[in-house]
Formats: sequence, structure tokens, C-alpha cells
Amino acid sequence: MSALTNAIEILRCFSSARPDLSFADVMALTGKPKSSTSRLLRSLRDCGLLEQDPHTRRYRPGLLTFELGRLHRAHDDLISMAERELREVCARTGHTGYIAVLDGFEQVVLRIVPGSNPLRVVNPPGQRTPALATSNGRAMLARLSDDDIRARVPTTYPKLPRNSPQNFKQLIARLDEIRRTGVSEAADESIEGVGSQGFALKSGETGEMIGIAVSYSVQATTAAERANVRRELAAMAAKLRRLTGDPLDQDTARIQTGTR
Amino acid sequence: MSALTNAIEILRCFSSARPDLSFADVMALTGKPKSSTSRLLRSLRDCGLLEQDPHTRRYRPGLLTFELGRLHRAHDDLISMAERELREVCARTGHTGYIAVLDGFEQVVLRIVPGSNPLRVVNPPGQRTPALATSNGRAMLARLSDDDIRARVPTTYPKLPRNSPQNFKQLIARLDEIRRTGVSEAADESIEGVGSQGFALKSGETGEMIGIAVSYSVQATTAAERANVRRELAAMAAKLRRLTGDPLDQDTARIQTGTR
DNA sequence: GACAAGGTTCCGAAATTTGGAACTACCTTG
DNA sequence: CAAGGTAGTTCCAAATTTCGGAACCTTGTC
Repeated sequence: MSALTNAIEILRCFSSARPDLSFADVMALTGKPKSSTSRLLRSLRDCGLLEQDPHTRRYRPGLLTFELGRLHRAHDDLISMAERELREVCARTGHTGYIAVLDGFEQVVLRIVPGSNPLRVVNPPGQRTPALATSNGRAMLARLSDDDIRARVPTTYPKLPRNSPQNFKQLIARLDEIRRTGVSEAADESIEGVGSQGFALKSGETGEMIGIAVSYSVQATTAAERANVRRELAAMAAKLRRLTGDPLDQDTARIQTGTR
Repeated sequence: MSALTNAIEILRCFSSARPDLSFADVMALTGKPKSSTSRLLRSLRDCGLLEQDPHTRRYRPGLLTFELGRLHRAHDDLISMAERELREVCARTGHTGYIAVLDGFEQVVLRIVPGSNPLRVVNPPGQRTPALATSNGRAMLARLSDDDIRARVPTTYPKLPRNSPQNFKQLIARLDEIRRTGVSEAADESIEGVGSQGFALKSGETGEMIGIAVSYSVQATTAAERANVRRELAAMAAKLRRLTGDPLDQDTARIQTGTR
């Protein structure tokens, strides 16, 4: 196992649930011996990937990660174009917008557009969630082949909220529905009382894919209002697909004929 | 040289001026042979620290750096406290506020509070600038001992804008002035026509130090307006120093008696 | 089809990493 | 104040990685 692999293993221990870790935490999470952990933490701290609180001696991501993080897709055309459109939709509807990317079977929030409605933002940028339990996450999965999806989902199907697909078969059924109707919807899944609608956008040029969603309180919205969101999203999707040359049709054909 | 050192060397090649790099760029910047560069880039990509554009094949910071970057000092009390105060000052004065940290002889912008005045934001978070050429950068340096400063400034004194200190002696004179008057000001340095005033804040508890500045257009502000900014900053500094237990007096005494 | 740019793979020598154990430092508790 | 615990550091020889030159592949171009 290379030094880099070990370093990454430590870095991956940090998350919004665990933004800082003690020496013992890292040892427990990685299962590595004390001496190795000690050396590696020191290296990571010295190079700026981690910082150490001089008082509590706990470790947290360092200045270098902050700098690099700011650079991540800073000039990404697909994302900035989508964000611009999403801003307008959010301004009109008052709801909160999300842009996320797929990573394995999880998604990571890249951008958030706060709405005017008072719904607390629970998924800040950088947040990692199972893609199976969100509208835009499933919309992205729906554009992959079933084989590809199978390879992403862990062998032991994860425990998900009540309204999310509870096993692989349910998941595929749900994705088929998205492929058929072109609409991906979620309600009361990751967060109780919160619903969302989303779609996936793929650049014809670079092939990169993002998931776009609008999120709202289920209690505080009427069926008519949700239908309005659906229309807004459909219009936005159509416009963005045209602008980015999204190969949606080819993808759908590829999946339906079972071509890899 | 460890694998981690090499990895960091590559990561440090990225900056806002160079947000993505080709294989050849990395080779040229690090001076490493092709085979080593190839292996290392692949590792960095596989572990998520870098991404590769499938079309142009250029590398850029990856999803993992984005996630970790969002975690960096997310729960830092000193910064969030300072940001809260800065927001109020910026709302009252209409100018743009900055919070930065010192790293060697450079500073990195952590937070920015846009003002209501139409002054384009040129230093987004993550931006790295010589601390010698900014008001809050010099304010931070002024709290270090002259020996410490000497160790940070490169042996060949860097080429700085016209109004910045042009050599080590000028720098020390300027820092002494900050130590005496408690005021750090800059005008027409990093950016033509832009002035700023700043101060350094140090937590008595953790010892961490940040630089806080308010920035404005020199042409568009009167001397009276700048005096108002000075008063606002002085009040803010006093309040924050009280709240954080800033050991300013001890630091000053330590520097003046030449104690390490 | 030759050429160049960009990149990968191979291999033995050289350097680094590994992890157990011994050691240090600093609290806390009886 | 001794004993015990936590948090780490340092040491060392064995095991594993990395290193870089050279040969090799791939893709686009003239």
C-alpha cells in the first residue's frame, strides 16, 4: 500500500459529520498502528493537507485543501450555465436549487441556490449523500446502463430512508420509470418533509454529467405548485440540453438495446 | 523524497492563475521525468485528488479536494465571529471586507464580504497574495518578531508593486509604524486605485491569527470616509480582541524587548 | 506512412515505509 | 506521590515502493 493511498485513507475519514479528528480517531478509523498513524499525520500536517488545532491537538483539513477546493471546476462551463438557469427558476418559484455530481453510488453537492422560501439549507456544498435517495441522484443513475449501476451499488444494498428504493429491483424499477417519463421525483427521503424534483444533464462535448434539482417542503406546497415546478424544470432541461448538446436520445437508445 | 512530497509538489502547481494543467505542464513545472509524472498523476486522479477532463485530457483539482476544502475551518469560531462583525461593518460602510490567514510570507483569502459599492471583487477566497503588499497581511506580519519575519521573506526580496515596501528595511519600518499606531493601511498596491485598511486578530485560546481588512476605491472615497472606516475597524478590533482574548499587549512587549 | 506529441510499461537499483517495541510527556485518580 | 492511562514519538531491520531511463504504445497531423 503506497504512502499516497494511506494519506487518502486518512483524508477520507473527514466529512461534514466528522470535520475534525483526534489521533485516536484516525487510528480507530484506519486501523493502522500508532507509529504509522503518527508519521503520516505529521507528513500531512507539514505539507498543508491537514492542520492541527494547537489547543485540542485535533486534526482538520488544511489550508492547501481549501485553496485547491476553490479551484475545483471553477471554470466549468456546464456547471455555470446550469447554475445561471437554476437561479432564474429558483427566483421564480422561491424554492432551493441544487447541482450535484455522481461519485460511485453517492452524489456530492457542488452548488446550491437558496430560495426565498424559509426552508433551512441542510445540504451545503461538499455534502455527500447516497444518490439512490435523491431525485437528481436517481436521474443521473437512470442514464447509466443497468450493469454500470450494479457495479456502483455496494454488494450489500445500503439501508435507505423509507420512501427510497429498498433493494436493487425496486431501484431499477424506479430508474425505468424515470427513463420512461423523463421525470425524477423524491419525497420524504433523506430529510423528512422535504421533496424534490430533478433531472440529469450531460455535456455532449465533454461527456460530464451533473444532476440538477429543486427542493421544497412537502407540507408547504400544493400539488399545483409542484406541477409548476415540474413545468419549470422541463423547460430548463430542454433549454440546457439544447445548449450543451446533451446526447440524451443516444443514451436512452443504448440502454434500451442493452449496448455497452 | 516521499511519494506524498511528490504528490504535494504536483498539487501546489495548481493556482487560480493555472486552474488546470496538462501532463506536459506538470512535467515542466515539477521537472520530474515522464514515467514518474505519469504514475503520480494517475494515482492522484484515481484517488480523487485530481480530475482529468476526458476531452482535453488536462488535469484539475478533484472532487475530494472540493469536499475537504468545504470542511476547512467550517466550524472555526474565530473566523465565524470575525465574519459576523465584518458583515455589519461592510453593511454600514458599503465597502468590501476580507478575512485572510498568513502562510509563509503570503496570505490566503478565506472569506469575503461583498460591499454594496460597485467595486469588482478581485480576490476571491483561495486567492494567494504576498502579505507584504496588503494592509491585513502587513498587520499580521507586524505581530511576529523581526527574526521570524526575516525567516519568512525569501532571501531575494520579491518584486512588489510601487507603493509596497521595496526591501527588507522598508518593510520593517512599515511594520514598526503599524506596531506604534495600531493602524495598517494600503493604497494602490496589489491593485491600482484600490486602498484598504486592516488589522490582525489573534485568539488567546488557540493562538491562531487572521487578518481582517476593508477595501475600497481610492478615487471614490473621501478622506472623511476613510477616517470613518478607520473608526469602524478600530471599534471592531476592540470588540473582537475582547471576545477572543487577543494577547496583543504581550505580543507587542515580546517584540519590543526582543524576546523570542 | 512517417513523424511528433503525449503518455504508459518495464525493470533492477535505491530509497522509503512498515510495525512492534521501547520510550517520553502529560494528565488523572486513588 | 505513585500508579495508570492517554497520546504520541523514536528506533530499527525487514519488506515494500519508488525511481528514472529506455523501449513501447496511441493518436492526430502532414
